[in-house]
Amino acid sequence: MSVRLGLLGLISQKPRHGYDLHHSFMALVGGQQNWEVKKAQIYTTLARLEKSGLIVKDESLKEGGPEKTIFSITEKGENILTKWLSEATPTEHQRDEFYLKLMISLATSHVDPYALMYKQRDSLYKELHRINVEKLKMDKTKELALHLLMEQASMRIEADLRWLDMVEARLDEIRSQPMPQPEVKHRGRPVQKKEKEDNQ
Amino acid sequence: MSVRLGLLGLISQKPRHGYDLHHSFMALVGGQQNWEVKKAQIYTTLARLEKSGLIVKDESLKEGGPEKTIFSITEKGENILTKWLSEATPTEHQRDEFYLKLMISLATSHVDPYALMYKQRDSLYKELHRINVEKLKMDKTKELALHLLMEQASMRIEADLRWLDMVEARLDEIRSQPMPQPEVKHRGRPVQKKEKEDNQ
DNA sequence: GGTGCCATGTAACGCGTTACATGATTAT
DNA sequence: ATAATCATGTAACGCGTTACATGGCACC
Repeated sequence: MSVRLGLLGLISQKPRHGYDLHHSFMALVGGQQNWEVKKAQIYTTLARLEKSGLIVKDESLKEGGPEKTIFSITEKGENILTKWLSEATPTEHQRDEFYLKLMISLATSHVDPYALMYKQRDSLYKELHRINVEKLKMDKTKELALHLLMEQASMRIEADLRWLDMVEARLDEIRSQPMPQPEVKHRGRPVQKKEKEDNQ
Repeated sequence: MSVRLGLLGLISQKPRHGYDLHHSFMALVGGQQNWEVKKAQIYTTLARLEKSGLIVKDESLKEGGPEKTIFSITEKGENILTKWLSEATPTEHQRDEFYLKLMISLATSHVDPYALMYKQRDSLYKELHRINVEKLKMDKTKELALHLLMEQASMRIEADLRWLDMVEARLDEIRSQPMPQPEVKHRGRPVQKKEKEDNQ
């Protein structure tokens, strides 16, 4: 989800090495609880950024201490970064795995769709609670940004919960429906009726 | 986002071939407007499902017509599918690219964070409008499921819009703050002070 | 003869994950 | 000593995308 550009942004702030970037990124997005990024991803992403010419190894900044590989942003990198920053961020509010699961459960009767919904609601409430506890633990004066991130998560989860209520209210209606047929519409040929020589 | 399991579900309903799956999946998730799936993905995913032993080629179902490769679900596939269906779907409400962009814009001053927010709000409103127009075009009696999916999208976008208002209201406060420092905390060593031989 | 749908793929790449692997420095 | 932290990677794989490539059949 564009860790790539995030790292590029941090490097544009000042030249950095992988370990630093890992810490800084985690600080920015709230680490474990919110948005985890593995160290391996940092290094693979750095390699890819370098390959694309958006960053370069900066030997000049070497210090006596432990081995570091410090990267600086390039002209090209600055351009890409500025472009990213000045564009609206596309949302993916319509790709929902739960919806898919629900549809498949309705179509195949492997599991009870109601059970599915209850489980989902339960899980959303737990997540909401976890976030609220986390928010209370935070120092609001020092972590305003992270607080906002969690506020967003809460609001989204609440929206999903309201939606679930709506879905439940309409489930009976949906089930008595012919259903948005998971069925191919053979328009031209009526499902291969062996138009060549049939049986004579 | 687990097209993989979705396809497996459709195959479990009845043996199917790639082209069929493409149509059926699109019908389920609302194609272009909502959740696009490329044909190439169908075929690569089928290959991977087969490799994992969740589906098998079903030669017995061949018909005279055009070349088809029909797949059936295996025992193992049924197990995986049932497991997926009976688990709650994890959400990713905390991984937000816009938040990241905003943080980077605040940290680097490449672009004005307010401009960023206005652009984002604008884009969200446009998306909301697009969805509402789409909803009006739909036959609600026949596409109840898709209608629900779009309802969900609306609700999520509205949540994001409310959040944006909140962020804007707090932006000044955030800016006057020391900021959740995208800065490494060198705990042990105080940033490589060249403890060896300095300059004598 | 052309358009459009039916039907199937492959190669290469981007992003992310898991698991593996190594070694230096610092604080106790 | 030894645990924690600092520091860097690689190999392999999963999922998804882009671009490329092919060919049959039906309808007009």
